[in-house]
Amino acid sequence: MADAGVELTSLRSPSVRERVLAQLRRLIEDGTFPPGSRLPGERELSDQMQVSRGTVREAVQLLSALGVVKIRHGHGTFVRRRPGAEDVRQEWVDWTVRHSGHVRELLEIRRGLESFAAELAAHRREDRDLAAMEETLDATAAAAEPVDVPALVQSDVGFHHALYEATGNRALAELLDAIGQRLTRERATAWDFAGRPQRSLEQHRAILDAIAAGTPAQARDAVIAHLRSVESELAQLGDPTSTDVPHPSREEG
Amino acid sequence: MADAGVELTSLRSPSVRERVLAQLRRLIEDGTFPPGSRLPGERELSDQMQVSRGTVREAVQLLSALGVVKIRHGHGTFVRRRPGAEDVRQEWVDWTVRHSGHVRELLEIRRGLESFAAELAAHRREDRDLAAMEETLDATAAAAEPVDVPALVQSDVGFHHALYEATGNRALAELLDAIGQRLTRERATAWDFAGRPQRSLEQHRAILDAIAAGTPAQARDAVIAHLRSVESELAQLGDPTSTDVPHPSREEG
DNA sequence: GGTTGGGCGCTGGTCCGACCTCATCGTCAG
DNA sequence: CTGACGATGAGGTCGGACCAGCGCCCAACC
Repeated sequence: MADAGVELTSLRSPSVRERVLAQLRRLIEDGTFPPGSRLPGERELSDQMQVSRGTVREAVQLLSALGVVKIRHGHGTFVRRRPGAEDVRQEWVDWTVRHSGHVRELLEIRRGLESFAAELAAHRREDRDLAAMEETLDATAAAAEPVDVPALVQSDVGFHHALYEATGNRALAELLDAIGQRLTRERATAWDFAGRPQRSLEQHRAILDAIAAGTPAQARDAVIAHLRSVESELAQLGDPTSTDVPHPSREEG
Repeated sequence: MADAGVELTSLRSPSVRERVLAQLRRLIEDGTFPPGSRLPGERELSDQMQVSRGTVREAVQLLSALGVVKIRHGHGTFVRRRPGAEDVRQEWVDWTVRHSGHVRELLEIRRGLESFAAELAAHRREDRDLAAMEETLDATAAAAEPVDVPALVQSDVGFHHALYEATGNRALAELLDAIGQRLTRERATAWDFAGRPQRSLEQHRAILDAIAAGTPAQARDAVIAHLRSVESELAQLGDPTSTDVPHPSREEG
């Protein structure tokens, strides 16, 4: 090949697997393989794409892990109906929650500390704190319909941070922020649960109202209720029923 | 097969890939392959696990997609260094150091967190936890008359640590220990206040009784009362390192 | 005729062993 | 002392074989 190195567009040219992956994604997204349809067999794909079947398999497996595609042994590989669920978050929670009590412990600490923070906030909140929290509620509402996960995460982080600030305890705010950062993945997945945006909106409202009213006990209870509901949904997403490693969660799209 | 259908267990046995995946996860989780370490090569893994390299590859690729592991072509596969249980301790120590001058804030956080710990302990305490706390009471009593400050400090630290352990939340215990370490000076001076040993003894007794009785609300109140009394005495002794807290909390719900 | 069983063909799952590419490191010439 | 370079060993790709589920169709049977 005397291509004279004109193809400089791709230094570090993507690996074969990456190219196969990208191609499959494109074909799925542009409707060549519409939701519910069956993909060509791995052998046919490897033949048409001029790559080995093993490479095709790795790409398809990845698509499966991403939730884009559903593999049925002996039957074929099918495009999932729920389009563009290109996220591994589900898998992540599954693994993190199940194999590490660590996250669980952090969630518990957050619950204890944040409920305390709510009490403090109910004592010391300033108007600007209340205003900051109020703003995030608007942002959450705006991001809830249609669902915009990144925006939801942002507004959620904003609300909790505003609450922390309202305690007037810098060290406490910093600690809670640090804990929240460690739970980034979990906070993102939580929104996958049906109706979570609405519930968070209502629960945040309840917290804010209690803080604004200056009723520490109610603020505390509201925070505990909020965090408990989120935690229970996370636990459900992570399928806490099996402690060992039997078989992968068979989910349907 | 003339097995007569007796062996009905394990139909739907997990696929080989799933088993490899689970195994790798377990080995990473339990510290056999700590963060930053290099995994055995794919060939070695396939050899040790008695599965083909291709299968190992699919599992490793999935771990890579999940972000558990980082693959470096030509170099090896490495466990991703991510916020894990080991780093938490250090992060919290750093945090306490950053706020080591903000004694009031730390005391407040300790109060909020330790009262929560008492609730947890009332739920989950084991006999050995209660025994450990009981021991420290004896030690405190022994060191109270005549007053032996180092011994008092030691038994006091022991009591609170035993309480933390009783929560069954390792991370919480480490956090509270870290905070306690930052308050070493205060914990030493507190004993200067007249009658402190006796009061601590009584208050610790009340906390222990509430935890032993399994009454979270009482345990919480007892801890708050104890810490508040210590804090107020510290304030009277003239705490030299007060900082930017607007105003101390007056009551709680 | 309707049901049932089994064979067949297709699909994904697993295995093997060879070769390629890449990153690192020790060695050796300059 | 320094830089080039090959040895080494890691992941990446290949292809071709066989195993294991699943659906379908047809033949045998009630």
